[in-house]
Amino acid sequence: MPELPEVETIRRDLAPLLVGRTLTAVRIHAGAERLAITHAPAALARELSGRRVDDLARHGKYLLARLDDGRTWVLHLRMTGSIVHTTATAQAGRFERARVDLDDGHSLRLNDMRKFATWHLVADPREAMPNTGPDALDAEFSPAWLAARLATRTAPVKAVLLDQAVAAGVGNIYADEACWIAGIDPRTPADAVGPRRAARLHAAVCETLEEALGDRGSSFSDYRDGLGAQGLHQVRVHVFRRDGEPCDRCGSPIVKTRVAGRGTHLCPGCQRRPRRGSSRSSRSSRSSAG
DNA sequence: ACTATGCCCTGGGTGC
DNA sequence: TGCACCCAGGGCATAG
Repeated sequence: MPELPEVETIRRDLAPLLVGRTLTAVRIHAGAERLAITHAPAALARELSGRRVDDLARHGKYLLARLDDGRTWVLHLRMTGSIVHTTATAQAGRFERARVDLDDGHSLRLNDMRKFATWHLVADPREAMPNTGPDALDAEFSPAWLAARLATRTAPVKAVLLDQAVAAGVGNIYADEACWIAGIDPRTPADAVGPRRAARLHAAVCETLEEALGDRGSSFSDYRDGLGAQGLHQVRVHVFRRDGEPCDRCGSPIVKTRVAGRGTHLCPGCQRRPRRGSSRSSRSSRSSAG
């Protein structure tokens, strides 16, 4: 699942290989028609062909390729998508859904087993990402911002972390990791978190995203970077898909449950679940391992 | 305004 | 060995 660290790794890989290049041929393969959101598949391929990429940016989990006609090609990989830079003559993989040939003899391949990836071609990238708030690594995503968003919600704190309007780029892996780092039970009602724990959670979100970015992302299944290699962070997570294993902090077995409709991993030994309205109570300060 | 659920999609894993 | 079933989940649509 490409989340912020994975998409940013792809962006950093592809930017030097793509910026300044012209897209000479674009093909959306049969069966992958739903990839094209703003145009019919053939029309989108035609519109992209001949355009030069002037910049490759990212917001949350979206890649934003600014084109020489002022429009933006917005790509989202959803769960199983990858974009790999290779040669024009490289053989198509089993799950290749589209290919984009460049003017230097290279080629981008969109691989996406489950066909959930999307491409938009829009005048303003915000059209393609409604309900998307500040990027989780932008200063606009601040402790105060997170505290304010949590204070008005009764849903579990994890559901709020997954809300892209709150912190664009956070997905299931890093929501679980951030809750563990902060010592907060992901099932805690958001409005019971309080400003102090919100600040700790904010720091935890930043910490887990930056650590994963330093490891070039996490490859639990399909994620590949812009050159087709796996990430390194999956062996360094604390709770995600570690159910049954001992907690790195207290040794209790990690458990898996379901929160906000998502598989959720947590340590019942050291992730606290304050009662609603008890956010000011200062119980024993927790150990500061981490 | 909010929260919860189902949908899309396909491969891998499990149980009979 | 085969087959039915369930699970994985990002973002959106819909229902409550």
